[in-house]
Amino acid sequence: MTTRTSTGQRGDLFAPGCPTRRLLDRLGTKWVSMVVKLLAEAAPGEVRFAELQRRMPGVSQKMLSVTLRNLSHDGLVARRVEPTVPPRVHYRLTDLGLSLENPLAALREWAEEHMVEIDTAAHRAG
Amino acid sequence: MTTRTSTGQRGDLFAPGCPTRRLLDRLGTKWVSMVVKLLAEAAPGEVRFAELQRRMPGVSQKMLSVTLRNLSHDGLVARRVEPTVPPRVHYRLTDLGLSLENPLAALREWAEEHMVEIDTAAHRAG
DNA sequence: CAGTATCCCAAGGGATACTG
DNA sequence: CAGTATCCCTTGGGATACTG
Repeated sequence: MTTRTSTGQRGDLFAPGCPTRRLLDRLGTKWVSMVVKLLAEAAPGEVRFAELQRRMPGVSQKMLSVTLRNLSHDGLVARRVEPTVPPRVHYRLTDLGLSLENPLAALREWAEEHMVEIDTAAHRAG
Repeated sequence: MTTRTSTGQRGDLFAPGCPTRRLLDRLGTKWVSMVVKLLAEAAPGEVRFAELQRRMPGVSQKMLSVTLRNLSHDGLVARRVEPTVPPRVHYRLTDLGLSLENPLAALREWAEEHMVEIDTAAHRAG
């Protein structure tokens, strides 16, 4: 399993440090996949906060802010503040973020191809 | 974005039906990636409930049960009950589940290669 | 404009006990 | 053995209001 990990060392309890699980934890939060996709489409260009919000119907200011902050914190997204008043903040994927786009796109394609089958199965089961 | 969806139709509020988001919702729950990986490694063979639990340190009976039930419900996992007493229940990935293994493995590889960089970035940021 | 702060609710998930 | 049922706590995330 290659459970070499930096934070959650096996031993204390069990292994919360499986990289895949940790990655999916991050990607699994509600707005991440959408933000990453929008930024990936714009890459290597940037997208402003307001533009992201406009293109993500239903997202609150708080959650968009939190999502972007987390992604920045993880080094997947870069923030650039234009020192005007009112300020404009631009976001883009870092190289690390871009490198994630590939496997993520594969997952997206799978989802778009097969979610119908999942829905069908789920519907049959009730 | 190909927002054609069966359940969450755009119109009422916004679009909660993005396939990728829905897929990540499912994969993002705590034990899914681990179960899928174990079943994928055993494919096309089966794995018993107790064996899964033994190989997933920390999982509770409840959560393993819930996880497997959800995956069955979605048509990713098949359940086979051996009519003995006490009963033995065997799980395996369906064809649909197996087809997910590919993109998921790509994501796993990315995670194992790059989680260190994420940790580094997160650590630098505090 | 791009946030942060506060409040609050619903869902995820752990512990424990019980059953076919 | 392989579950289900109950209880309870923690987290994700929405609504609203305020600030540099």
